[in-house]
Amino acid sequence: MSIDQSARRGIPEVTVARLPEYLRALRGFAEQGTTSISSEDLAAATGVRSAKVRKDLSQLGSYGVRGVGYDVDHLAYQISLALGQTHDWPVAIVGMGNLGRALAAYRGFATKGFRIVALLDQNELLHGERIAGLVVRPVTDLPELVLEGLAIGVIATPADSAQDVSDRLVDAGVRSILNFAPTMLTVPDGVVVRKVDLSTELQILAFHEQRKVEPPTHLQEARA
Amino acid sequence: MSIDQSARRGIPEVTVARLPEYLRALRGFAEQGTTSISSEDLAAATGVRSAKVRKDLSQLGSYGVRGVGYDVDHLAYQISLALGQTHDWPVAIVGMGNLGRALAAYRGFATKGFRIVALLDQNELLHGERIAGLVVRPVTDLPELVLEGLAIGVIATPADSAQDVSDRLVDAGVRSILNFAPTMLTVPDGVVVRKVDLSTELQILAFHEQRKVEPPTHLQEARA
DNA sequence: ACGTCCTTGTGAAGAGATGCACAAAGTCAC
DNA sequence: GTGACTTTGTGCATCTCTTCACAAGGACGT
Ligand SMILES: NC(=O)c1ccc[n+]([C@@H]2O[C@H](COP(=O)([O-])OP(=O)(O)OC[C@H]3O[C@@H](n4cnc5c(N)ncnc54)[C@H](O)[C@@H]3O)[C@@H](O)[C@H]2O)c1
Ligand SMILES: NC(=O)c1ccc[n+]([C@@H]2O[C@H](COP(=O)([O-])OP(=O)(O)OC[C@H]3O[C@@H](n4cnc5c(N)ncnc54)[C@H](O)[C@@H]3O)[C@@H](O)[C@H]2O)c1
Repeated sequence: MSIDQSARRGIPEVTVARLPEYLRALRGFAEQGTTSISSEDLAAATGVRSAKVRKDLSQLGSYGVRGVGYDVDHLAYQISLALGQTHDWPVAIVGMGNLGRALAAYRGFATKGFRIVALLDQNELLHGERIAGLVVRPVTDLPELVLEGLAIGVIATPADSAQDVSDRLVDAGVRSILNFAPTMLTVPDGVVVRKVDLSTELQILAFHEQRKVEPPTHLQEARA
Repeated sequence: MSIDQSARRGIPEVTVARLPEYLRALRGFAEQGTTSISSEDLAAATGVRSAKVRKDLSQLGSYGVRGVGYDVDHLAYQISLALGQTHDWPVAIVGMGNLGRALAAYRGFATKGFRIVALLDQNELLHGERIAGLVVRPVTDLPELVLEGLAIGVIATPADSAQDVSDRLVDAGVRSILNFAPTMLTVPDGVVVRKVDLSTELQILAFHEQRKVEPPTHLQEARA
């Protein structure tokens, strides 16, 4: 209520989470030569309802043309603008184990506006090793990296070390963290953490799987 | 409102997504010898509000004791029951590239009630190779694996192949899929798909990062 | 047995997200 | 220029999730 319509600048988090999906779909359409697209088409391509698509897109501004649809290229441009893809974001990965190496080798980030600029590990035996064209460096290099523009840190260390690594990232000045360790991180205000937890995802699947097996003797209520 | 509270069997999706978190925290408390815990403590350990914790837990039943709190072991047991962790779930990983190998090598799934029973790849050159103690097999083995109890499939192939792999999983009888490929999957009713998209996570971080850099001082438009 | 103290479990209010349905606004054919 | 047609943008109703706030329930000391 009283905390007013500065909502103008505040795109809902759920919408933000869907924007990359729209963007990906748009790139696909652009690739196959489609120049104009309706909210219905975009909805079909991303698996959401067209009304939601329109409401989401209207958060960015009025970039559609009634009776016609959206210009694929222009809409893609506006979304990437909203997402901050105006330039590449430098990313550092901390923890060069199984997962860290897979991430380092992944070529898909580059096309989404991210550049992996550093691979860090505590283990001195790894320092100097080349992985995917980058040399593994000590975690103490973080402050230097931040001065060079590092903005996003990825934590791929064991859970025990995750809070420590997080603290180092924050101390160095990183304010956006993607955490793969299955643990909750405590960070100061202003730092955004997102967590990817594969075990949790599997557990959610197991929940639904179990529900299917166990016949719903009670009222129907077969989940959505 | 009047929509029944046969909630008994219909746990809200958001709640399900938090249960693994609670469970992990409880295991931690149990490990350090704590036998009883309040919703406030659990809230602190998982980063949610205590009221939410209580409402979530009340979905499972009344396992707390007023004035005292919850018995750590019993609550953990009830949550794992709700999540279907009564037995190990067999999991197959399809696509033995960078990511698939990291997943196969990950030891953390075992403790959460999952057992990786098969590694599959289309590439014949990989067939027979041992990874993390398992032999890589052709995707055509899927029907056989389902007969042996396979319930959950993980897709770690390139995006191009993801829909094809998904179809094969579904045809073979798998009804729970975890998808790492950055693409939308189309599946029949009754099949549950969860998607983990690392690029999307980074894009969301970039969105917030950009917002921080761009000072909110100019009240009007950077966009419209 | 009784009173005090503590924490749960939950109605009810508040926020937020989704879906509906349609007026508004444009294109295009003629 | 006009009318038929298409699709956006959005007000409103609905549904879902969160937060508040407190009565109910139980433990424990005396
Ligand atoms: N591998 C997977 O598929 C997978 C799946 C789900 C979750 N995870 C999680 O991802 C994280 C990493 O998994 P992994 O399999 O790559 O582990 P790993 O043990 O293979 O690698 C961990 C790496 O982190 C480094 N490290 C440890 N402490 C550090 C510190 N304080 N600072 C810097 N580096 C440090 C180690 O030297 C090691 O190289 C874990 O938290 C794990 O639970 C991994
Ligand atoms: N590596 C990462 O860190 C990372 C990060 C984000 C997303 N991803 C996504 O995960 C997926 C896998 O990534 P990756 O780096 O491991 O790729 P990769 O190219 O290293 O491995 C892909 C594997 O899948 C196999 N494959 C291809 N088509 C198949 C089919 N139809 N059936 C069975 N197997 C098939 C290939 O033989 C190969 O072994 C991709 O979709 C990628 O976008 C990976």
